[in-house]
Amino acid sequence: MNIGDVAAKSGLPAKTIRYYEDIGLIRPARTESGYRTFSDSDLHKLTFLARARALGFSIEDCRTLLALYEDESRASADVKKLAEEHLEQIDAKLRQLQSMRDTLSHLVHACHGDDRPDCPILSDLATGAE
Amino acid sequence: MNIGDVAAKSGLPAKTIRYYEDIGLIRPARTESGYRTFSDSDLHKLTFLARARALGFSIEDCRTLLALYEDESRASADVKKLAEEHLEQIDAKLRQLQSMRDTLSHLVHACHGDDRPDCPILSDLATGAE
DNA sequence: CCTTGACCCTCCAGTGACTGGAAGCCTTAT
DNA sequence: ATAAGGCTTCCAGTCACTGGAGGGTCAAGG
Repeated sequence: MNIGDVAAKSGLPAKTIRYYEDIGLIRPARTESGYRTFSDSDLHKLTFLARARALGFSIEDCRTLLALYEDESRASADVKKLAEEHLEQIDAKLRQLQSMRDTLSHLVHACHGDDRPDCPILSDLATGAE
Repeated sequence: MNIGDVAAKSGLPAKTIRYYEDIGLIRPARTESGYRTFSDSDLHKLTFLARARALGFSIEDCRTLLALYEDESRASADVKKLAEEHLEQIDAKLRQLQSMRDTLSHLVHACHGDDRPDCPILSDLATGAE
């Protein structure tokens, strides 16, 4: 398969697939003329990567996950540990976003939003008052 | 005030303050020897920026907010509109994160996490099955 | 007056994970 | 034979900083 085919099948842009090769996540073969040639195994890895990225794993996490995926004798505890750490990061981010949302939502509701200049959003940003 | 003083007072790193000057958010004066000199008004703007950034507004949003802040004849509706758009972005991000969290949490619970290689997390990443 | 140490300056490079675009080969169909 | 579309590499840009090198400035103590 050429890069366009695996791009369509994995859902990843061709540019991203080239980038993944650059940073050593995959190693597709090449034709004599230099075209990349992807095996089924390459496609599997790309699909794996697309899913892991969609779950928010970093590229370095993905590298580790891919290595564990390829290691027939891995311990599932290793994978679980990585996933749990990532879950904690997601939870932290969720808490932070939620707190931002609460503050902003409060400000938006306090602002009458007409053509007068008086605006609680700006005065809060300026003074830090609640 | 020198940059260290406003850094301490605004909570922003000096590097970040220099960067904000670079991109034209603030225009501190200079001494003859080249040191930046910050007025109270500069400090207010930096504090404003720090708060807006903490609420997740992008730099370009901050530029607009700062312009509105300085415009005595602004309409509060303009500010509210920007804040509402940003709130929607936050909500979208929250939904996406929550969905990631749900999937990952499900996978983590399904994995026994021992020293055997069998791992639902990896097999889900590989196949996309629920 | 000199030194020391804390502070300040600019400039360059790197982060993460791509994305866009230019310039030019390769393949396939007409 | 040619045209279209796909492929290649390489360079630059994104966002919002951050780190570090190499050097100037300032205030205090000896």
